[in-house]
Amino acid sequence: MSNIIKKYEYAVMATDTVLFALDDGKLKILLIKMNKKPFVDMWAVPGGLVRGDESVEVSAKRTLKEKTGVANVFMEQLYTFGNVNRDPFGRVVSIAYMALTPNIDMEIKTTKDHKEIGWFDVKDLPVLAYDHEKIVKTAVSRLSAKLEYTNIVFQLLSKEFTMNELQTAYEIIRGEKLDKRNFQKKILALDLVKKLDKKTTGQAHRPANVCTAKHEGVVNVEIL
Amino acid sequence: MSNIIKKYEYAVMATDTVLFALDDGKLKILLIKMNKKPFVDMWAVPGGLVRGDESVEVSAKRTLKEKTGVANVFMEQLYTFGNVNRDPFGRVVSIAYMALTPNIDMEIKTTKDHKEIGWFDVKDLPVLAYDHEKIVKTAVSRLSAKLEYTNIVFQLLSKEFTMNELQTAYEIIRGEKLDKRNFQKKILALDLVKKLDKKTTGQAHRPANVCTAKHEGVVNVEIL
DNA sequence: TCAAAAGTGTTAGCGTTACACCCATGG
DNA sequence: CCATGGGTGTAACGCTAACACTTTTGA
Repeated sequence: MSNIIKKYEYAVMATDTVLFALDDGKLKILLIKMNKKPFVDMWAVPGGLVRGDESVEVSAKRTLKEKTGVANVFMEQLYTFGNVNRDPFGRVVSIAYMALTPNIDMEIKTTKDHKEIGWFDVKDLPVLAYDHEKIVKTAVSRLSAKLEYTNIVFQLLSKEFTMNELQTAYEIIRGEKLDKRNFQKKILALDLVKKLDKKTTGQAHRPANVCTAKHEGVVNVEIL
Repeated sequence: MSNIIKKYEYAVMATDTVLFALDDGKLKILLIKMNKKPFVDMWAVPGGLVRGDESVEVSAKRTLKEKTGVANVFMEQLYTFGNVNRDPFGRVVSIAYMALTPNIDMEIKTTKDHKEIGWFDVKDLPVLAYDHEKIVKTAVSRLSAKLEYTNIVFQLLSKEFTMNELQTAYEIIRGEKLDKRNFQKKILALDLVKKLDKKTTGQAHRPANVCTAKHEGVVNVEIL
């Protein structure tokens, strides 16, 4: 691969995807372990080169699936990283995506080139290959920002959730506790969720109302 | 160029820059006229291929300068457009930038390949080549959005300006009139401008106070 | 019966908006 | 002196933030 890239007169492109999930009160991302020098045993965000016959977005989905087994998750373009020396194998520009899943227990797989894969707390990351630390930081800060003016948070929750799960998602990402009553008032005022005729069961406390998002996709929604 | 691109197994990259300025109560962008089929006589945003030895941002600055003569303007990455068929000459992905200048009277030049160049009201654009209409729309909506949570507006004003010029910039881009007293209160509360010991002269009405931005660059600033 | 989380309203303070008159200058 | 835009304050309203007790369940 490196020979192919080096001989190009112009830059070629890759995609890298930061996949987020909530777990255990933490915001986590999915990383794979590198084998290749000079990054042996360093972790990286899954990615790969964009082929001549696929769109950038398709490429991001394909490489995420090939490297991790993950498919059918929400994805959104993040930023394009284009420094000259970001990749020691050649002149590669990376179009970074962020992806969100409600399901940290989804099946993930390793590959021949990446024998380990795992979820890492964004507040406690290992050393990352390439400029992936910068990519991850950009993704985390974009995600926080989008919490405030979109309904993107629902991409991190199951179809059905409780007000408390929703509130906890905000608390984890914003890093601060919120008031239960005020939180519920705002969410209801924004008209983003429906309360279902359904309660949680099996917990040693009062059952909670089950809710669902009113809209399928991600939309802008001043203001939380 | 098309032959070079076609033989690549992977996608190559270009940058395109939407340069904004305010003029005559309108938000305008700088366009150049194409000669090449199938875009003969269509207008386009200035851009060009990213070389193997330059960063993406440097490439955007270089191509803007080469195609229009414009240099030393504020630039910021916008979005990356990666559909397969966006360029009939080959598999080219475009990293779009937006640029802002306070000075619509700056010198601009044509080139061998682009014999015409000019400023166009974003509300009255000609037919654009490639997917440049999409790029321009993305740029306009990003600019509007950033007005609300950054001090980016100062990149469209001279170093020294009056409160009225500042307010007019907001009014043009937001497309609505604002209240003079409330506007001034907000701006002062945000502590974004200094009033200078200086007045405008030569106008057939009371002189206005001259102001300047407190910060050099673009920063986030909840909320206008 | 105990522990744990769910559900639920009111009040005070702050920020936002609406609004009108006099002033300084050039022509 | 006239036309033009510049400069300035207050009051009502709405939104936000602070705050605590009762309910329901499983163990």
